[in-house]
Amino acid sequence: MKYSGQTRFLIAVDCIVFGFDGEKFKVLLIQRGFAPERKKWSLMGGFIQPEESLEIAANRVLKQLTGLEGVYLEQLQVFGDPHRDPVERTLAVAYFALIDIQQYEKQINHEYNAEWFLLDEMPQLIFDHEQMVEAAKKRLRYKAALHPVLFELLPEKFTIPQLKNLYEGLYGTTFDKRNFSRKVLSTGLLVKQKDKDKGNSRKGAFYYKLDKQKYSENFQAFLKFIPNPDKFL
Amino acid sequence: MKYSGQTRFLIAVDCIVFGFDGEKFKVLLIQRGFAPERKKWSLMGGFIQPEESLEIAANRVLKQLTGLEGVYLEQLQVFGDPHRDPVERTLAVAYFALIDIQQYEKQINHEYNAEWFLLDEMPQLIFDHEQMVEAAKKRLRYKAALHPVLFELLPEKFTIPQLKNLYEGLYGTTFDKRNFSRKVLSTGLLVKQKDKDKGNSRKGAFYYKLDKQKYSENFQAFLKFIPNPDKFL
DNA sequence: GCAAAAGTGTTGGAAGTACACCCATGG
DNA sequence: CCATGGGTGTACTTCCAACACTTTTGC
Repeated sequence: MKYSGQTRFLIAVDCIVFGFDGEKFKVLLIQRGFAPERKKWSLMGGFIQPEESLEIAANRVLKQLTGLEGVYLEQLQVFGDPHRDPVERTLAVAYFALIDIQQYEKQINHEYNAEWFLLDEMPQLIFDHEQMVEAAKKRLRYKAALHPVLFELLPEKFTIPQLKNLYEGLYGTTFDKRNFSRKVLSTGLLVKQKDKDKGNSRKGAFYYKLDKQKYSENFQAFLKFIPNPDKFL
Repeated sequence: MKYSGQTRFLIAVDCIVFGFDGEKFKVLLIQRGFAPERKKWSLMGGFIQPEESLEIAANRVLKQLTGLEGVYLEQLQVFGDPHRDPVERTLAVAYFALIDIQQYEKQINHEYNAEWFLLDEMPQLIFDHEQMVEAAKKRLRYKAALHPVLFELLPEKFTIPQLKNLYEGLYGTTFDKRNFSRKVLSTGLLVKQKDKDKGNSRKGAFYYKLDKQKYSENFQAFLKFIPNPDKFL
């Protein structure tokens, strides 16, 4: 039995994949291999299959692009403008992902011509993909102001100055290192390690690891990492 | 030209319509007029049409149900489980709406057997509609803890005790009236009127109106209406 | 004159911000 | 020994939460 007299549509899943290189935010893009817009840059996407849920489709697409599984993935919104894809009406469910750019480098699937772009130096994208990136950026800024989600972008061991860089990159500003450090440590989410990262200074900065337990317990909590979050949204 | 070899799907828009009767939260439901699940209660929904964007579809559905236009409407999320509709795979884009229940009463479209239910006394709903209501409730709690969105549920003139009731209803708790009143007045969003509502007390409570200008300017701002929001999410 | 809800003020504690100095190290 | 980034402590202010009494008026 079917519903009669109704139109059916293609559904795509498109993923905005964010990374952080220690300095700046990046987005992973691919060069589209098929018409239309062949050779233009695009988000990673794919059509959903008959027996596939959205989450599964998004994870599949992400795995194809990055080789990674179990990364942070969140539904952003649906883009449904009737003419967003000139070929045929397609609704796109946008997801955004946060991945550790270093792990990615080991696992990359070379079948795709994927490339990292600095978030503020992106090429033109196909269709409404730039809008999607814009929306994802906004959502991430919002979310990160309240929840410790940015840890998803860091490697297992990281330093406080790195973490500070990350937040500063996202909000395009600088934070006071004393207050910043006090604030993140006061969450109790970080476990100090014995070794240091000597890459960026003579003295070296202590590594920290995330307390995974507390992280998942406190993920929903409002943490106010950012002073005056209003300014940035 | 079309994309070949891909499956197409039905897309529905489903609306969770919230109202507040002065005491409790309510949801607007309809009795489904066609099979399957005829006579069971359901959210208001409809299939999207070939040339219709999602926002337009959601507004159309909402207008059919309530007769109202220009009400607060926000995309919630997509529900895409392959078997959520037993008849045929259908993806549902859920929207939630906040309406002034009093205005609604004047404009109701009687073509539909729509009925208000107390949020915590809902009948069984079809498909995954209960999940949708659950998600909408959660989203609303989250949003209202930070942004002045609940005013959308009130009539043009309202009193502070009413507003307090509204927040208490949503979070299932009570707030200190002195702190509550100070907090909402300090936003500068309210304009005191000369007349009082004598319905609930001998003394009467002053009416307030929303300063629409400031409301739209400050909508994105973090207002922290709720003490310890963590507890409620 | 009393019951019932509305309205208002103060105070102590916590959290947040601004700000300046010492530390460790490699060259 | 000095330049560079890492790390820490304090005083001030602001915000928040807790709490109790007075006001109005219909009966």
